[in-house]
Amino acid sequence: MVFKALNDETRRQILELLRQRPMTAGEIAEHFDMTKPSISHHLDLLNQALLVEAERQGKFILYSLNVTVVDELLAWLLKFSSKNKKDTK
Amino acid sequence: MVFKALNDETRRQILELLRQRPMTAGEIAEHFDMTKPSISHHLDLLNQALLVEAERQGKFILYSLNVTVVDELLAWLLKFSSKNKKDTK
DNA sequence: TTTTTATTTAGATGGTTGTCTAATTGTTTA
DNA sequence: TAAACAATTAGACAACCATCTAAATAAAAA
Repeated sequence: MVFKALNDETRRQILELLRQRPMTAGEIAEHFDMTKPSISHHLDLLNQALLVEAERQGKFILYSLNVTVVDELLAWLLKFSSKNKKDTK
Repeated sequence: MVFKALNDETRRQILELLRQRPMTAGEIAEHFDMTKPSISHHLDLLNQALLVEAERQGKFILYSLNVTVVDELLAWLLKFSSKNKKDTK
């Protein structure tokens, strides 16, 4: 699920945006040359992958980054990394 | 390209296999309930993403892991990680 | 309560992906 | 050189994906 979510340039850019601060769906959509339903769909996929969290605040829905899944992915990737050599002695 | 390559369970399992040692295409294919052309296709995608390298050895083609792209991906992911907080003070 | 604003959901469409079978390429062995 | 072996390439097809427009939901404002 997280790999699927990351396999799209728009979604990766959304994550970069949210790295700065939480934003509403509309605010996020302003950064892209794409309709709001499309952005909404991307946010849904990011949410399903637990990479972002959504919280309704009155009329708006505020999206923010959730780093716990990133940490899990990092742990998986470290298995393949050159920085994981146990036999460096 | 690397995200696309990682967005498939079979390809991720191939990487896990190659983590142990380099293997020939046929040897890799034996681990999966799938035709050899399909595995060949997955190896091609992994190769395009520079996650594996291919070297012909006579009748066989030996595949091995290439960790440099993994390191680049790790660096990108670290931006989002909780292990990257600069303001821990 | 009616209207406006913010966002999502539904449905359609063109493009991409994973898998298969059949054919092809490259190498070794007889 | 012909036959056998290892692997890839080509072509087809169903399933999935990103995007769009139109409609629906939810909350606030008038």
